Amino acid sequence: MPELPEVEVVRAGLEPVVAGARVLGVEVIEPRSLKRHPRGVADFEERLAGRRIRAAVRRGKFLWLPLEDGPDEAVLAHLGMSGQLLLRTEDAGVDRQLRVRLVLESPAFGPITVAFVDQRIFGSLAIDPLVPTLDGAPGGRGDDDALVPAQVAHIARDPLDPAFDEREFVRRLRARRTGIKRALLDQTLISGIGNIYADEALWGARLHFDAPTDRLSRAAVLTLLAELRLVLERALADGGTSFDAQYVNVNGASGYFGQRLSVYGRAGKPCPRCGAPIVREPFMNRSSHRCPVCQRPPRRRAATA
DNA sequence: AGCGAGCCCTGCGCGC
DNA sequence: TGCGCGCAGGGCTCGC
Repeated sequence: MPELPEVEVVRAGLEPVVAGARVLGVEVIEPRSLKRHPRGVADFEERLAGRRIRAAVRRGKFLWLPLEDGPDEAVLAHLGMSGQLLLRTEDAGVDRQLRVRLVLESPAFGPITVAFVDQRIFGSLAIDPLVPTLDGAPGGRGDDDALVPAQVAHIARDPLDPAFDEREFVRRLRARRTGIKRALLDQTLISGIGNIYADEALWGARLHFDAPTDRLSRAAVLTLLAELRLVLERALADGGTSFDAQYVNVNGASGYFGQRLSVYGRAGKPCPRCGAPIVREPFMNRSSHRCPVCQRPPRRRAATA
């Protein structure tokens, strides 16, 4: 479900509450929600109890809470398709799909619970060791330390990260021999982008999802990058995209960017630019949405002789 | 290197 | 009203 803007909304909501908070208790209701923590439920609970949380950090769609009072490690969270992190005061009703609960004592907010709620259980929590970043820059947004969880080390920086290396991105993208949308969804090349924002940015840049990466000009890649940043920033300013109660911020509130989408989920409706009906097409076991006029299919590559 | 398929899951809305 | 089907914001692994 959540892509960069939605995860950032969650990070920003957690930050003031969890920074400096002490973990008083941990309850794992659904062990499958720890699939990123291979050492098991008991290890997760013991490792966390009594620790102090320093910050809330995000890179791409990954979120983590660095821990003090012990080894360099962090609570790692990936929300998958349907995960939520919700702040709950006291036990005001148990959330329906509550999987894991962290009970905290927050310096700013007093006793508070972070509830990991996840319908499909594609998301996961873990305690993961922190390792140095390769470029020496901060691991992600929300912390100055040049550390990332080991499971995030292979994830590229996202386009809103000040340390995102534009030249290197352009070079690596153009060295690929694949379709542009496939490349945008590859979190080891650029992170934070999922099905919604890939479709939106490609529409903004007038590119077809199958446009070959090795035939894009540098200028075209920079235009696409600008569109990506624009759509991610706008969505973030709107509190993210919600189609239903599945994506919400830490207080359970929906975002409003869904009302501003140009192509995603708008099959049959007019392209905001030219009025042609948006089409939905199967793509990688999912769907792609595009304007058939503004985003023409690429010319087929000439057969190599 | 890149790609398709399959896997991990639950629940909603739709058509019959 | 009930049932089956298709669909959903992701990521990882495997075999070709």
